[in-house]
Amino acid sequence: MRELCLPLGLTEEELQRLDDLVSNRRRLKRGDRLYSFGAPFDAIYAIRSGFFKTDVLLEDGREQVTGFQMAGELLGLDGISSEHHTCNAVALEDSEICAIPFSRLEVLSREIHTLQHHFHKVMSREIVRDHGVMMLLGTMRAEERLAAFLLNLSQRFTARGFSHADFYLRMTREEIGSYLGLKLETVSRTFSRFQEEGHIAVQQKHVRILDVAGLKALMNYRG
Amino acid sequence: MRELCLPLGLTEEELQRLDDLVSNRRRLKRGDRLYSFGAPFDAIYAIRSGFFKTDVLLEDGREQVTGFQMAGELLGLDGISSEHHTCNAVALEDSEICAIPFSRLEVLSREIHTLQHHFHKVMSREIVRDHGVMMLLGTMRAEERLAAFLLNLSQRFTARGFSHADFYLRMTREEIGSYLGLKLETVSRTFSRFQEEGHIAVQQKHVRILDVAGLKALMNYRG
DNA sequence: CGGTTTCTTGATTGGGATCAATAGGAGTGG
DNA sequence: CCACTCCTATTGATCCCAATCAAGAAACCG
Repeated sequence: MRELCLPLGLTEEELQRLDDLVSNRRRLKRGDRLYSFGAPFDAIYAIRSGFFKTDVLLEDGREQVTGFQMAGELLGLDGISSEHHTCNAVALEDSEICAIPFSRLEVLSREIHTLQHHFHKVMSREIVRDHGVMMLLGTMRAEERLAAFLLNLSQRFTARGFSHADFYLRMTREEIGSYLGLKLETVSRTFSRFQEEGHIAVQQKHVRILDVAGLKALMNYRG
Repeated sequence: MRELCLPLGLTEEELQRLDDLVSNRRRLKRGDRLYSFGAPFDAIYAIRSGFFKTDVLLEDGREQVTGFQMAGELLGLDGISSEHHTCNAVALEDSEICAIPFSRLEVLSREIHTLQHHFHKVMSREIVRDHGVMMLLGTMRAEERLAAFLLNLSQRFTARGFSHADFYLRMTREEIGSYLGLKLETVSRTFSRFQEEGHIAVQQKHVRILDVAGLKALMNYRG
């Protein structure tokens, strides 16, 4: 966890102060909301374990999933700008988080330079990630989107010590579709096509990646 | 400019130090790049005047415009995460910017709390904006996308003291299309349709908004 | 001016949406 | 443990919006 979400090179005393900062834990069950659109913002959240989605709703009910987050990642950065959350964060499995009071984080990051810089990097990384999603939504075809999605998940599971090639999806086809700008039927069909072509083996939420190179090849060429 | 991009409630001395921070100016001509993908990051940029686009390129040449920026807005936040820029920033008209050395910004924001908080808000606002673009790309139809685009531009021009209803586009149909996930022909056709329906008057890059309510109504209903 | 870029409009195509039906699992309570 | 229900996933048939292909027209610029 530390390697993923904390800056390196801190003194013992600094680590202690950070530990105090993130001492406020909370458990959530599948389906629970960590926060909702419009709720007052006062903390960001580090995921200790579990899996989340964030989404935005249009007045007419359309949903856009803006991201899936797993252990070691942060939630709630959207709330800083207006002091209110601008999306919903929902646990997709039983999860545990640390609440990090934002005002205390700002105080501490004035005193620990590496923490300040690390936090800036995390926010910037989120912006870069969002640009990647825009690219995906704006220019890619259904196959490319789903391939990119699977490879991204695979890479993040790997970074957490799980298998890169064998995992369970925590989200439904509809949620994947919402994230990728596709309908659930298209997601399902594309999974089936990938399976027919030997790129993956998929049974409901269980996915095995059989041909990483093949998925990567799907991503950059039209046809 | 100050109202748009600086925190309020600073002392004279603090304002002076900020002025020093942003003293490094630079002029760009239409078509010039402020920075390119892969370039080392060492500063963020405040736009004093002019108009920019940022974009990301795929290996096969596909372009995704990730945003259009105007006076008072910041460029370069993407570069913090990896110390290298992850997109291109191109002037769409002759422009002037201030370079803000990032390490100096971090130093100063440790000392001026309101600057620190303001900077965090600006980064967060960028994340929220990106979520809006995802919603647009993931769930909206062509008409809705273009209506949202025009209303957003209108609102930002208004905030800068320009007419909300009469302005010149700085970008081509192709760039609008790239931003909105549409082809240039679709952008052109949709402009024409809006004109036929009396929502706008458009002649090349000159746009007049005739019916704000009509455009807003287009955004939330299917059909 | 002449050349080039940008924009508009028409005809046709195609990828993903929609509509529809069924099957598979998971969770619940008896 | 099984029966029931509900949610989720798969697959087929058809439709439609935006992409593509194509041809001019308009505007910009050196």
